Amino acid sequence: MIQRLLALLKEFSDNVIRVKTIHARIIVEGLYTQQPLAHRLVRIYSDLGILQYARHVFDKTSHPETPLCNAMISGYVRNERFTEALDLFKLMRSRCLEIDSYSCNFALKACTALSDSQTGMDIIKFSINRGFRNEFLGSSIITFLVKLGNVNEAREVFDHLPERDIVCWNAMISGYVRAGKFNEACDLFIKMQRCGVKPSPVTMASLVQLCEGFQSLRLGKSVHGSTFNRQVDGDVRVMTSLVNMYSRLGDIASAFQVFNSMPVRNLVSWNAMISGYIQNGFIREAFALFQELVKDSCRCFDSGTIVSLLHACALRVDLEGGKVIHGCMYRMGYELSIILSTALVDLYLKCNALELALRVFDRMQDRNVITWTAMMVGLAQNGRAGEALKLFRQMQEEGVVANPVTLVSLIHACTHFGTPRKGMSVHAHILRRNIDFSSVNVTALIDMYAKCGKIDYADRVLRFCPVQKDVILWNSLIAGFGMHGFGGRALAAYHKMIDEGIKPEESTFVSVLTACNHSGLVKEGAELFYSMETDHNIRPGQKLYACFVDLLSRAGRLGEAKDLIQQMPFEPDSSVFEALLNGCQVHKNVDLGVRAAGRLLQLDIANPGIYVMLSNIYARARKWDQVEYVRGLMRQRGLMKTPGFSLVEIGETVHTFFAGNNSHPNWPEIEELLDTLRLEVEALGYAADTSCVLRNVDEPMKVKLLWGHSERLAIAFALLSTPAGSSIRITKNLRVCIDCHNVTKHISQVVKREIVVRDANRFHHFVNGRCSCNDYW
DNA sequence: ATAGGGTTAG
Repeated sequence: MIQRLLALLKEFSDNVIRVKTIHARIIVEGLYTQQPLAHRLVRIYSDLGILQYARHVFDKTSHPETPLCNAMISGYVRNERFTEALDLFKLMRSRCLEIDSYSCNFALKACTALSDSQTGMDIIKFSINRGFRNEFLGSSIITFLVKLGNVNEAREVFDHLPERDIVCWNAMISGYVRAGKFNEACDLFIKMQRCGVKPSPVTMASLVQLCEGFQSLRLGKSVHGSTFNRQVDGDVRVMTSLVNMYSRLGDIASAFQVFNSMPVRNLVSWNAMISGYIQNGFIREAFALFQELVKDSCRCFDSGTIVSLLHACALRVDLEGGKVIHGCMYRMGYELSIILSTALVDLYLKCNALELALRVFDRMQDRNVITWTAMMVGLAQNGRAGEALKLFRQMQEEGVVANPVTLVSLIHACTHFGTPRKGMSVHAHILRRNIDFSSVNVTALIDMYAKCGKIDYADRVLRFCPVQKDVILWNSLIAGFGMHGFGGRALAAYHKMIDEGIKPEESTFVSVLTACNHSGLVKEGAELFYSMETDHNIRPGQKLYACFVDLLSRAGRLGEAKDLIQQMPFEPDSSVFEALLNGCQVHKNVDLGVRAAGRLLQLDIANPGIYVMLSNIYARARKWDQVEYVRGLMRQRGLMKTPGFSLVEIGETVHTFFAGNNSHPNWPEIEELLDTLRLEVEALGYAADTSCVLRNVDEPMKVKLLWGHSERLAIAFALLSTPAGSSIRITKNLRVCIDCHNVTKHISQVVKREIVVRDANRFHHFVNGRCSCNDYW
């Protein structure tokens, strides 16, 4: 009877309905106590992906023995249900069932997938104690250690293995490749051949990855060539790694060519091609390929497919698509996978669905550094940097160790505070923990200090960090100087960089030119612009032309700017015309301004900024009916001007002020203080410059409007709420007007305080009635 | 009664 049922199961193992019928007979006959039958069923159901049935059979068996438990564990692992696999393994131990090397092997695989180092190390110790030393476990241990980042320990294990077959060699070689130790990988490959072990297809796959590691398309192509005349030709694994190599090195056409010529494809190859498309920006092609994949119902998709699709939705900021995939994940039980839930959290964050992201994050049972980092970045980008830092503390309490990406993200989050205090504590953390300063870390620090108003700290970080200085690092310092109105120091830094033999990039010139711009260094900027092509062989692109047009037109050289645009070797984009339009606004050139605005509106009709600048130009020329006409157009097209506001942080709360808004609870005091200040600065010789009030009202009204600007309200409130002598920091979303700049300068003298105003463009730094940037406008 | 190497997250 049992033999007959077993034979039937074997024969119909891929037919769900027949299997269920046989299953029903087993129940009726009460044969679950016969473990070979239960074992077969568990195996079949998990191969079919119906894990709840497999588990049902398992639970109905009164005293499951080791083979049955092993089948169940391997079923879980093969279906990527790693947590459940480990739970079962723990159950075996607590019931004192015999644990063999097979159980250990699968449990270890689960630990590798979950990055569960503690359980994994326990299992390794356990299996050494029991004397399990076969090459199966050996290669799994190597893979596990590599995944945790302990390549050297893995090598130790490798060297002490009593038997080493080709799989062990492969595990070790690919381990070196994954750890970025490419030379070691090469050495080991040579040693393997010396030992008389012939490379297998998987060895070739690792070699292909090695070429990717060396970033060498040429090398990759020659390895590709060498796969034709071996027995590895057409191997799925080799060809899949070729697809990966080509798409990561940017040669998507070759990647597709390989994919297309594959005699056999599996899910991994489909996933590789889909994610290759996504990484190269071909999102539509990726989704088309996915549709082709699921069209054929026997080829279902797996977690790898879902990761790529989540990534694609994140790139497209496609919240609805993401929710559909989330539903799929839920049904397939994939929510338990760290990788998938992390990708999901990331997706929700990129779509600004903070609450959804937090809900997934809170529900996760296992979270690793990447999960925590993704969550912190998301919070910071949504303006909740304080919570991001709290999360950092919580992460450390849970014993998760920060990595370089975490630190960079954290430093980046601190730039959102506008004050360097929190950023300094992260800096201190790096110093305390003796973490290596990578140039990426240092760049983030420089950027943070510059954006938090401490340009001198940024300078000092660069000077005293023993780190290889690259272009990006210099760029951030140059940009920092520019932001603070120190055009001269930006230029000096640029020349120092050239002296140190670093090749500038286009972005370097953007930073230097912007710095010249903020300080009115027209001659120096022009020299640099023209030296780009002659001295450094860099052709200026859109961005640079925009910078240079900005520099010329802000200096009033509108004719030159116009000529430059006409001589451009390619069609100018909107940023170039925007720069010109802005110059026309400052220098009251109505004709050119109207023409620039016309070109801009052809390119982007829904940009409110263009309408605002155009109406400002008309207002400066006192053409009030035209002003009304432009404003009417805006209303008609449903466009809104971005309202200007200023922020000031007092203690833990941020106070927001809008122009002319008197709804703040402390309004009476603010108004009174502003009146006193006005008298005092006027005594120092300040006279209102009403040219920036672009409204058709009389002079006293213009002055009244100026004194209602949001930055003045914020400054007055800050003066009232902070101790005498302390410095004041204001952040404004738009640009500060010339009169506010001047009045703040005088205020800094009257109240004897340092005042730092950060606007959309740069920092205004006032102390003792002086400004650090020679008042260039 | 049975296994290991190639892909996918910040």
